[in-house]
Amino acid sequence: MPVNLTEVARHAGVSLATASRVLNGSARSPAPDITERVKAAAEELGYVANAQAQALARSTTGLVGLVVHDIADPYFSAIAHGVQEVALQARHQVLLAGTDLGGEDGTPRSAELAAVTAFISYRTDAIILATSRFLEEDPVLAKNLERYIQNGGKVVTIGDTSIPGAKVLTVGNFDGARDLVDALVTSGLSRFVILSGPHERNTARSRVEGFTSALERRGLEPLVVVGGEFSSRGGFDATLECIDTLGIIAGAKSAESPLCILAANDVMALGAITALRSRGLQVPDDVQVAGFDDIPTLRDYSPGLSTYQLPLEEMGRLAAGLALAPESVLESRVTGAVVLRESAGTPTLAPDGA
Amino acid sequence: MPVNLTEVARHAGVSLATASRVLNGSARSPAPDITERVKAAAEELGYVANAQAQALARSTTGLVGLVVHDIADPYFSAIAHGVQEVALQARHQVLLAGTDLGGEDGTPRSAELAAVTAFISYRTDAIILATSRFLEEDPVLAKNLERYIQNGGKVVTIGDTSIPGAKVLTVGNFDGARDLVDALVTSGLSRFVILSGPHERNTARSRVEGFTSALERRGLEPLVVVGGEFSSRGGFDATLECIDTLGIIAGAKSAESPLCILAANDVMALGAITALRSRGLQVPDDVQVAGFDDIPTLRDYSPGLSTYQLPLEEMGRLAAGLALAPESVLESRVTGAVVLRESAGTPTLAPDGA
DNA sequence: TCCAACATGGAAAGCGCTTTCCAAGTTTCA
DNA sequence: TGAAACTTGGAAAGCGCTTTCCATGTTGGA
Repeated sequence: MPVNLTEVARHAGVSLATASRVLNGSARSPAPDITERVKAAAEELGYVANAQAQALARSTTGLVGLVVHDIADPYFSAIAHGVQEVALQARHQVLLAGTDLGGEDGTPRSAELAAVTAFISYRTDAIILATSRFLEEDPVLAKNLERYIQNGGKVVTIGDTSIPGAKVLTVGNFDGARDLVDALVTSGLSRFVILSGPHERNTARSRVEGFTSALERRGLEPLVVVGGEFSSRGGFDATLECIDTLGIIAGAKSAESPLCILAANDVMALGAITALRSRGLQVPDDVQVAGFDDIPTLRDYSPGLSTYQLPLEEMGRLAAGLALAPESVLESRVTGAVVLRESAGTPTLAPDGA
Repeated sequence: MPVNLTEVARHAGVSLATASRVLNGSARSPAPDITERVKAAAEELGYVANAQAQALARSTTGLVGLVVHDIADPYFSAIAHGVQEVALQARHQVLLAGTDLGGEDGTPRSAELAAVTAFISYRTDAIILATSRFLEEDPVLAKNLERYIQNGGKVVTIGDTSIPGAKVLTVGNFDGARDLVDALVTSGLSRFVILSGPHERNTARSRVEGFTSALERRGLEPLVVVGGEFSSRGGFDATLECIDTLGIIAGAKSAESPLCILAANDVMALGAITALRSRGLQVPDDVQVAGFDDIPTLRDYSPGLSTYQLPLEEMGRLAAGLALAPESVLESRVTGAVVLRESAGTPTLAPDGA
């Protein structure tokens, strides 16, 4: 129904080939007067090239697929923002899929497979996986991706997951978690609990390993480790479970150093603080809390959340950069920095502080 | 490079037509044994249909374009989440574009045009505009969209903007703002300032009009109205400007009812609170603050923000529903509800309250 | 002045599908 | 038993582009 190149060509009194050369970047460029005529015709008819047809003819689509877990989660939306930025510069469009909504059987796992399959079907030039599940556990997904790569597609995973032939944006989850705990211990904390998040997500796993590793080195170990979703609700529930297990109640002054909750990400940490509040516990006076990511949301949050700061947008940019870069570039790496705020580990606010 | 239908057909010893009928839903379905053979061949060769080619042949792409301002903004990411959900159900993929990154000349306006043009080029079955700018101001955009609609594309705008032939998800911004102010005045507040957000965004404009309209009816008017970006930073800066203009300082007890800042959206409201905090002002004791949207982020925010609650995800779902529904369905409407929390208008916490 | 060397527009062959016709084979029923 | 009415698989014509290859027309040099 829309105007096509043939009509434009006829309207301009030139051949299809010429019209194509004028309108859609080619090595050869027709004479000035012809160029002018064709452009005028296109403008007049309101011609907009059919990207599908171009994709078919050029065998490249200008599409990049991004699969996240939950676009409404600040972690993922920040990354998505970064991806968009680079995609825009590279004149690519981004196809977005979320896995939290579930696929055929309602699981994120099936959703991820469905998303990847769809992207492959649309022949996206690259696929960025920000979901960070263990791909080894999903042979079907892995096989599809491998074939996709063999056929010239590019795959970038964010996090430590690796699949053969895929590029990877390595994130210092383990080291960051370790650094964070080191800083907290140094500030005088010694009693920790861990909200470990979902076990199947390797970012969560790496962070938890970092936490425990750092504790071990100091001869400490977490009082409790509880799982839960990577969400505010997950953090909330896990925290209630935690403080009930430990029998923590408001007003009970103890001689020990305050308890510190290590959450596998900021969103959980915020849920944790809400949970503490609901029980009348003060942060950081009664219980301290630390997160991971430094999501943009924290800018307006009080008390300031101690966390490990990751350059989320930059991660999106880097991932997209890898996705659109030549074959040869295979890896990028990001690290972050410990940021101590009021919620945990800042000596000035610790009970026994100045 | 990937396996195509021809190869599958040959491998199965059938014609191209038959293979197509077996693999990609057709009215006619070949005999069971043939069906089996073709499926086996496809499976063995790892065939994945080329969606671009299908789109060309079927003249429908299974794509829906979503243009937001900033995907990292909780307002937009919540909407995007809702859109995704419905798109998934309808077996559509979503193409995402953000306008905050700017287009050719760096403005959101050019970015919006670029995004829409790209979507038209990819022949998305529908375009959802969540950006809510005044389209009347952009004749080029409007013309493109009209043509797109004429060619069978569907356009949905969220907010009050309307373009000929487009469907619209009407949001009760004006009424909501009015209700919110009514509730606040009823609770005893009478001194208001407005953070109006960006003037070119009609959601902002409608809300501000709602605020002022409600005030007028009560014979009140805002002490100050300041603009600013629809962002935390925007709210922060606007608030500082505000309190400096009014000469508000911490510790100055006044006999008047407390000042209430009406922000055009929650994100600005949060920025406002941060600004107040930075000046040592307490919310709600010294200054009160109300927002608009009830973004999910607020769940963990303290003090609870008074706001007008909009069903953001549902809005995304409705918009996508309109986008994928038959021609005949032209409009949906959502309303929200005033939610008073600690930050403003809750009598129990007002200085002169119980 | 003539031919080689180049520039330039167009015809046509795909790219990977869908879908309309056709032709041939099967049923059905009078 | 024969014709009408279905089925069913396949050939081929697109869908809207890009790009190779040709056939011209020009230009330049000797």
